[in-house]
Amino acid sequence: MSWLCRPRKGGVDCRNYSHNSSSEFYSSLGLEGFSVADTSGTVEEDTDSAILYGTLRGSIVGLRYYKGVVNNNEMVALQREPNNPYDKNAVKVNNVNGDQVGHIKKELAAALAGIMDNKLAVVEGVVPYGAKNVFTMPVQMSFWGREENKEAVLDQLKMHGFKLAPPLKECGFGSKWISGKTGPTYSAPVHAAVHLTTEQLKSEFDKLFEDLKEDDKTCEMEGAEAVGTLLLPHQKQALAWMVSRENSDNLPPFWEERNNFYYNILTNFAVKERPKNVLGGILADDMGLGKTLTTIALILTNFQDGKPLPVEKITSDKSYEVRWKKKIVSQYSKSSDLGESEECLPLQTERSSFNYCTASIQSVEKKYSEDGPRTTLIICPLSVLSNWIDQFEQHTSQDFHLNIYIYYGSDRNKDPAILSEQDVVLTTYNVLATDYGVSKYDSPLHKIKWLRIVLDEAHTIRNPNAQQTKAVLSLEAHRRWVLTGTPIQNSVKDLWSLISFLKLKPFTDREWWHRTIQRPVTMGTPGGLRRLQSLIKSITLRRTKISKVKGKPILELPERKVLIQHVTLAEEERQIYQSVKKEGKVAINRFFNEGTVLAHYADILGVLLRLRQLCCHPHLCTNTSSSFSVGSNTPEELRQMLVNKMKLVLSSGSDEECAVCLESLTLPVITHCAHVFCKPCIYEVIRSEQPNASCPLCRSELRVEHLVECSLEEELNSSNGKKGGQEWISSSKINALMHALIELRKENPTIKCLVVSQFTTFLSLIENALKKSGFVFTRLDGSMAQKKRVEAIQCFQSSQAGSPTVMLLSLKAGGVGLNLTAASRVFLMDPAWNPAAEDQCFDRCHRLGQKYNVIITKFIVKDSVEENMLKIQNKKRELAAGAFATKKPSASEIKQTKINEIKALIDL
DNA sequence: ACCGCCGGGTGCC
DNA sequence: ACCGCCGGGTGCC
Repeated sequence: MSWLCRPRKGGVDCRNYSHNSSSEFYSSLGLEGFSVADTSGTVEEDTDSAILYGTLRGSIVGLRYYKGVVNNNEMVALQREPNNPYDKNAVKVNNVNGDQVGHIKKELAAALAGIMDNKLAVVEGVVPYGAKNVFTMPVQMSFWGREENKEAVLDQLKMHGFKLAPPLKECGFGSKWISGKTGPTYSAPVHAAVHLTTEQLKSEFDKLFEDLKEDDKTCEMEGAEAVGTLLLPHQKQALAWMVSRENSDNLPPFWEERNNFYYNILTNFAVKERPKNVLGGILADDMGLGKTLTTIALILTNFQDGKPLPVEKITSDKSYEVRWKKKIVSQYSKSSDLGESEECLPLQTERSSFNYCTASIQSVEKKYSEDGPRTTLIICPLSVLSNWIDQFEQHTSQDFHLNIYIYYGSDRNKDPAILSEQDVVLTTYNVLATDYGVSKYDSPLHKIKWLRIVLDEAHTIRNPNAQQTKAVLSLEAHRRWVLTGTPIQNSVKDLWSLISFLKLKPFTDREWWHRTIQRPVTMGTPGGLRRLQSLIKSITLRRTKISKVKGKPILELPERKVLIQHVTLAEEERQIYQSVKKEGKVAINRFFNEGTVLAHYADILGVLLRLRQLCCHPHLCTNTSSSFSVGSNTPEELRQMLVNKMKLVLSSGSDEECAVCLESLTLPVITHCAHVFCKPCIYEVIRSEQPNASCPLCRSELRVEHLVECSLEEELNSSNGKKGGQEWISSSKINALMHALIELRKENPTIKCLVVSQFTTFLSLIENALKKSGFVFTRLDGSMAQKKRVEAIQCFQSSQAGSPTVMLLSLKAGGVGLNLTAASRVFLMDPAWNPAAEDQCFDRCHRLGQKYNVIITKFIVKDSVEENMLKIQNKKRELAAGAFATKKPSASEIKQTKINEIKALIDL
């Protein structure tokens, strides 16, 4: 219990980011002490665009009253202490470990207080010398902030009689002092940050994972007896690496031993006790290489001192019983994949029978009573929960029994004593966050010290302010693993949560992460990327599908070819297309001339959607609930119009991102100015900009009471917009598809195909054509119940004669785990906005288990919006390749990108 | 703190 | 002397 009550260092700690107004906001509620960690995501994240204003020498006083010590050249943190009873301007000075060293002298503190409270600048300190002083010591301060705040900061300092020295070359990162024998020397970063070109960054990034196969990462290790599956060579390597990391007593990265002290060469912090290495790391293999299997092998193989997990060996008379139980587990799993809300839970009976099982298994005589913790906690998104259960079932030998508890569902057992008796507890990020949200102190998963925690698809916690992230970061464990196929999605920033989870000192504290890694990288400081590289390298194992083991490709995947098949519209189709295009172009031109493009963003997406639909089939384009009228009607009409616009944006398949968090929309809401954001994101913007918040995209007034959300019924109603008895006709695209399918059938009637579209109504139209030509087909889309999905997949994957040869697939159906290797042909009926979504879809058949070369055919209508979409896709690919280490785009940059996209799409 | 600063004691040479 | 100077007490914010 004790670790829960203690204020936590290294959790989400925003000391230097705390905001005056927000602390007042919370203290008015009597909540001070809880507030600071909850500061908005918008203000503090701007630290990426900070420039160095200058430096100032000051002094730290009161050293004799505190135990925190520093070394010469060590970085220190300056932290406001507004509740200090002697001086409301007080500024504390802490060392890297978070121990207080002293205070900033009061005259200087008086000047700093306003600057820090109003977040005009971030003030960072380094103690250049005098670290052994008894009463006072000097501190060299650097002032960082956004260009527009520079004057205000200089004025503020001047008022108190201080003046910044020009940013000396060497003190850009306070790194003059860390050069010493070990650290790299930085030269002239400061004002004119050397921004690397995209290509340079990209190649640097590629190097990040080079040489990873060297070191000790090529040793192989066999799994324990209880691992029922033979591991592939690269999986044995991963197992060996993971086991060695769990049992290692090496120093963590950037620490060195020097005469009985341990030095951190980035911050110059020293401690007497040997810092513990991360007993874990990041397994960042590409998907399909078997991260799940390897992790299961790890759990079974490395319990304590390199000994296997003492699992129960099953005697033959028991094995029937257990097999039967395993069956129930898998049944449970297959119905649990719908959504995270409690309503979508699997059937009560199935769950309770499973829980009953676990209980009965626990009553079986216990062979082992270990002192330390024995349980591994696995946290994953709901969509892969069932995959874990399946894989445990598949890969644990039939002769052994693992106690696995699925901590999910409203009747989950919250007794920590029961949970900590399991071998494995499986749960989801949302369940964890929900428990934690109800009460940090009653959350059962937070009461247990785990043997090991595994975060699957760990990039789901890349937002440090998300409740899920906070919940994950405050779990206790000996060993910590992060599984992800995408270690760095958008920027270095995304790494922080992961590094912090791994408890890598001193990076658990965002300030140190930012000063030592993030800023040097984003500013392009020479050596910055190398530093990040050596950090990543020391804790990460990453192989891609094309990596090699002993000169051989890791996975011998068949070839994958993408062909573009141009389609010419028939005359009548072309006419409709042209007239809709003309009409849309006139409207969009008007928006451009009026400068109201963004205000009509949803309308424009609507035009583009209609054009894309017309490329597929004229019948798709009947949802012409044109919302061009902007007449201010009754509030209810206005609301309905906004709901319609939002539905348009959401259904347009444009994969809209929230401009605040840059991720796909969760709980979308629409503003009066018709821009769609995540509800929590926009609430945060409104709160942090109070009293006068404005839309991040267009700066118009923003008020909570003006936000409109789409109720669940409305969403449902819109999705089953079934076509009434319209008479079936074909289309040019369908003809092209059918031609290809029939040719293929002649060639080889057993080849299976995926026919993919973003428009489920289009899939329905294609059904007609398939029926007419006598194809046996099945279908998988997002609206299907879990049971039906499983049926469809099993049916399609079957190699039996008469099994379907075609699967109609909606582009985003199914999670990453979806396995459709029976297909070796893909027909992509319409291009997606986001090329990554297409690739993901292709990977569902082009993956481990695929026996044939995969040929993908993209149908693209000539002289249409589809051709332009291909261009945008290419641009996005380039962008994604170079996205690493670039800073978060501002709202105005997003705006510009969107405008450019629109221009490119409608060829203006 | 081998400082600065404060405030009481003190007062030609 | 409503000063200077001395020397003891004292010391973060």
